[in-house]
Amino acid sequence: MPVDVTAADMERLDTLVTTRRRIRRGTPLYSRGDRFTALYAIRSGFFKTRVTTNDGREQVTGFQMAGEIMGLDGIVSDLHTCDALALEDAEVCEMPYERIEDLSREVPALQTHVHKIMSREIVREHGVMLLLGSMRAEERVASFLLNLLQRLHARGFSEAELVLRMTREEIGSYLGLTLETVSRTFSRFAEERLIEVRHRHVRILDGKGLEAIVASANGR
Amino acid sequence: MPVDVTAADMERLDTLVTTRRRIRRGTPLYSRGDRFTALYAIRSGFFKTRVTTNDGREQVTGFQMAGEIMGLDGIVSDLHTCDALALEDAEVCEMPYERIEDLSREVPALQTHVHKIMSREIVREHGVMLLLGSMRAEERVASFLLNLLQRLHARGFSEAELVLRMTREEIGSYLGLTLETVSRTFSRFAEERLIEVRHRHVRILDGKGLEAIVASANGR
DNA sequence: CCATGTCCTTGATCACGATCAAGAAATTTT
DNA sequence: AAAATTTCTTGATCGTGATCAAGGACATGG
Repeated sequence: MPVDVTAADMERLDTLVTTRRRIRRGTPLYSRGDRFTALYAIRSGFFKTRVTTNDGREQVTGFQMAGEIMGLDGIVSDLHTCDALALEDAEVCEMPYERIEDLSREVPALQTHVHKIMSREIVREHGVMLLLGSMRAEERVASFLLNLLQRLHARGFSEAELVLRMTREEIGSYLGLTLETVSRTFSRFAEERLIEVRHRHVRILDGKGLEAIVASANGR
Repeated sequence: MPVDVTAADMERLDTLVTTRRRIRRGTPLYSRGDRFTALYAIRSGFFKTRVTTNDGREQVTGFQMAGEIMGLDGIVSDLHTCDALALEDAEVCEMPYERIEDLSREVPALQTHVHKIMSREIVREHGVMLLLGSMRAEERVASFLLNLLQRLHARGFSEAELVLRMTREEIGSYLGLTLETVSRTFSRFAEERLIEVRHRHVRILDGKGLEAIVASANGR
């Protein structure tokens, strides 16, 4: 949260979170069509968000972990436009949107913070568009692993090891690939001694090598 | 702009726009790395935004027309992370970001408005991710045409005719396709009497037909 | 008006990743 | 602990869209 806030501000910010909610693995935090009332900060656990269409298409739009904010999609129309599903048992802080708006007016640091969170999400999605629009399968998978790694590292986890919380199919949906291609790409990386894969446990043997794959720029 | 504002508020909102800028075709409104200072409302003209990487990759992230807001990508880091280029001579209203923040605190309707604009952009990008991640070439092109058409129609233009302001290559970059595939898809649609294409002039003969292609859900 | 350069179209071929298929390994349920 | 289900891996084949290539249509400027 913001840094340049007074003690009085801090006291106010404490009133932002009204409820903590526990979300069981496999269940939704919110779903498309739900009335939008609050933003959610993840305390623990791991989520995916996805958009779905009436004709059955589905696209995973992101994976979220502790400290990240969910629900921004609902602001524009007062309805959620995507689903947020817990990939493991999770806990979130519910922050009523009305209260966020009210407090933002009184605490400029919060106002700026909220704007930055939304802007960050827009920039993140630009990155995903770049990935989906111009990278080949190997580059997408390497990019995905490095991104997860970097975010986990920022949270104090190992830089060289991670446990995937999602299936190959969910990774594939996110990356615009089939689950088979994701699996094969993992296997190829393992053959090349870039990583070790055992189911959902991934160990990074050659991070530089993965970065080199992303930067290869053999894109279309 | 918002509706539930008093006359006094309106007066304040008038001070939001400090400058009007004319942008020549082919020149940038802002570029990656530029210091972020303002948001821009398009008065007239047509823009593309794109992200670029050091290794030469490029991805068009959107096409913007009159009434739409540009620059949101810069809020998070005080630097712009993408380029905005005029595809035809254009005019924009410059709205200093500081002033937006100040006024938002005093005029709740503006605060809500700004949040909705950012949320709308996030939702729009979800749609693009769905397109890039799960649609085949025909579906992408049909979806692109229908989206442009709908936005132009909302601005009082014909529902059945449009002039493309961008090249096949720019369309391709946006849709994650090569320019050849875009061209061939246009030709195929023309053969099937869904559209007529003469260079950048497109006439819609069968809008329902295009919608049927998008809804076909033969996605991967 | 012609020359130059950009943009677009169309054809031929190729390759990447999808699809279909089957079996193995985990995980969950009973 | 065994059974059932889900998830993952690997192989074989296919198809869409990329790539390479060449010619034609416009637009722009001298």
